[in-house]
Amino acid sequence: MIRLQDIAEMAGVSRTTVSNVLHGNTKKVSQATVDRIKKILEENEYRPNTGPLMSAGKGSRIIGFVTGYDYTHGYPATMDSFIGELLAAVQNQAEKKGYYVMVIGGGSEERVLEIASQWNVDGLVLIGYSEGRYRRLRRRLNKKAVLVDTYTLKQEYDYQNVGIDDYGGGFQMGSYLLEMGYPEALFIAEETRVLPNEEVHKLRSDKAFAGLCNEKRWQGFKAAMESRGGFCSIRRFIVVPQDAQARKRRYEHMLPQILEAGGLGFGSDYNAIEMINFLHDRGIQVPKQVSVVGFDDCVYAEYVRPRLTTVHQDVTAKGIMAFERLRRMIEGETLPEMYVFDPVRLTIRDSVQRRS
Amino acid sequence: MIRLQDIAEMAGVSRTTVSNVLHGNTKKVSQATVDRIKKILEENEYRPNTGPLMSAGKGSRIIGFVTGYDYTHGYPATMDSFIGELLAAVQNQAEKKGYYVMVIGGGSEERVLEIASQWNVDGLVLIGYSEGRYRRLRRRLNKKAVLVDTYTLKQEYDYQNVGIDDYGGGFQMGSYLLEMGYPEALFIAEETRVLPNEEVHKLRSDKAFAGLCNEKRWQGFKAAMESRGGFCSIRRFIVVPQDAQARKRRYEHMLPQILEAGGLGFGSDYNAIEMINFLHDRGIQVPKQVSVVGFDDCVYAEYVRPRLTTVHQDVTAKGIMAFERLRRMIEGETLPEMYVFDPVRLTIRDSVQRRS
DNA sequence: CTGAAAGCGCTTACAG
DNA sequence: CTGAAAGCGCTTACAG
Repeated sequence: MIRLQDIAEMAGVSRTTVSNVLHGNTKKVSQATVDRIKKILEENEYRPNTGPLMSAGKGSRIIGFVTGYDYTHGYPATMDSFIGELLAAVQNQAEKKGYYVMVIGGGSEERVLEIASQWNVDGLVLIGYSEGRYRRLRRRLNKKAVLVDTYTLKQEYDYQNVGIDDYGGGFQMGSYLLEMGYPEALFIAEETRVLPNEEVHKLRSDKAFAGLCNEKRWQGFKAAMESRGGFCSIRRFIVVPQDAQARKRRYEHMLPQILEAGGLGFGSDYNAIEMINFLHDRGIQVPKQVSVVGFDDCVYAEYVRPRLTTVHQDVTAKGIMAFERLRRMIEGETLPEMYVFDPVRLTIRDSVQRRS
Repeated sequence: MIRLQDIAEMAGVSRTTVSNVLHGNTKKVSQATVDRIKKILEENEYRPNTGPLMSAGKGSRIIGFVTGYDYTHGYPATMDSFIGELLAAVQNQAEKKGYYVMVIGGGSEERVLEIASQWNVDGLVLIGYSEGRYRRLRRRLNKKAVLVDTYTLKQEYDYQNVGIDDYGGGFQMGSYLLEMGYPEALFIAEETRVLPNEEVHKLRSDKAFAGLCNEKRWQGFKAAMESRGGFCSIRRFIVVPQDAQARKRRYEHMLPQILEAGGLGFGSDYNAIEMINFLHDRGIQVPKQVSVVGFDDCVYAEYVRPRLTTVHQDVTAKGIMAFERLRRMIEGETLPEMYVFDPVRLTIRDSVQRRS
């Protein structure tokens, strides 16, 4: 490891001077010295250690990338293509702006606290945290943070969040199904496990809770369905269990209902694709007998047959947005809005067919 | 930020003493003091800053996770479920052992050098680096490293690598296709872009190069095909272009050949699934008319219809192995073997049918 | 134009 | 049993 000291000795100057040219405080140094030192710096590929900088009271330039869930659909969260793409976007952008990304398994709050303070991270990107969880973390850790896909029960956000237009997405989905001849289409979403002390419990004690995002998607869906008059009952919002086996049994059970509705909107591509396969395995044809619309436009939406019609979200854009907001906060800006969202648009492929 | 100093003042002792109880050097401290200090430590959720540790000549406990390719199949590399799962495994294991993971976009060698020295990382996990590229990096950076899926042209490895049994996987694939009645099956793999100065160029100047891993998979495939006598010509090793459009044209062009062979082995699930869809879109039935075997067993292999028969590799196991080897090196062990591999097994699903 | 010195928050060998 | 002091590799306000 080559030190500032070493460079100074080679150049026959003090550490101060080397440090000065390193940081471009070059007005107080003669051009000759600057050139000489720069050359030596280059030749030795000198790179300042970051440890001392942190000691010397500079920021760490580390961004913690925290995944709120360890597992999604039974796989490690980082394996999910959504998280992967988000991480890629954040990491890329961070690299451009001279920040570093440390991955933090967000399963345990303790761990987040530990890493965040030990490394004195400049800020946190928190993925898929619930509002309650964030507030709890917040109480114990005073760091800049931007959340991705956190939803609030209140009218207004009082923390930074990057999300998508869930309502709009649901609306587009609903409109399209309606237009294609499915005024009785169902909206299906997977149940979300909620921490015992989440406020969310109040919301729907009557029925399994599918998460705030799906709640909004459903609202949009419902509004679209009612846009030509008529009423879209809450009974058309189907919440299916988290366990894959149980979910399958549920699908089995509601098969007649599915066939009658003829059109299905989903809270995620994952479940939509699963349904396509479920139907396929029973000899039911999509989209001939049942039309299906997904949500997210994951990598595999184009890969399934029939190719999935789905509400597209731009994950990379979200990642960049999240990082940029965080960076600006770190660098001292005060951001006016608390909530920004990435627009959303229906991508039409082959999984919906006009009802004859 | 609460400092060691602060704790010391609260306890009315010196920093030394606090540091000592922090590190369990407790034999020289009275039990009473220990208890008192511990209590204060707890109450204030004190966590030592890591910056000074690095200064004080301790390791950083940072592991750099470097992806050799920025994009795979046209998507950001971290989005690839393989990379994602690997990262999850490494990160998880690192967390258990008290290490931290920093993500480094491996596109530029410069960047790797920069981060590795600035942060004084303890070691590097390098994913999908070519041998030449690794050696070049190695020349400029003296860090412990474990590679994942790097292949060598030499007989022996002289660097740490964690891989899979490509030959064995190819062999299992070939045996199965042979057994199911496809003695003329083809092996199809995607071309690999090779850096201009890779030695690999010597290997196959005659024909596009599909990567060393596929070379080994093909060798296994070929050996299996020849296991009952007969000869498996190199012409059955089909290297298809990297560009998706060009690849499609190629498939189009070789359709008669495909139908005649009736059985296809692939270098990756990605291409296998692509082929299934390609055939599906032309009304050709898999596995009735063409049988397909993939390689890797990615998340979506179970998701396609027909479900993909493929050679399974345990990515999580690989990640853990890679991290553990690195950790042992960091902690001073000398590892006897240079190469370890994760075994591999054929997972039979629905994409192959016995030839009638 | 250049450098000596103090400071960042930690550890550790050593003295009492 | 406890603490004063030197050291890690950097930055920066200040003196010359």
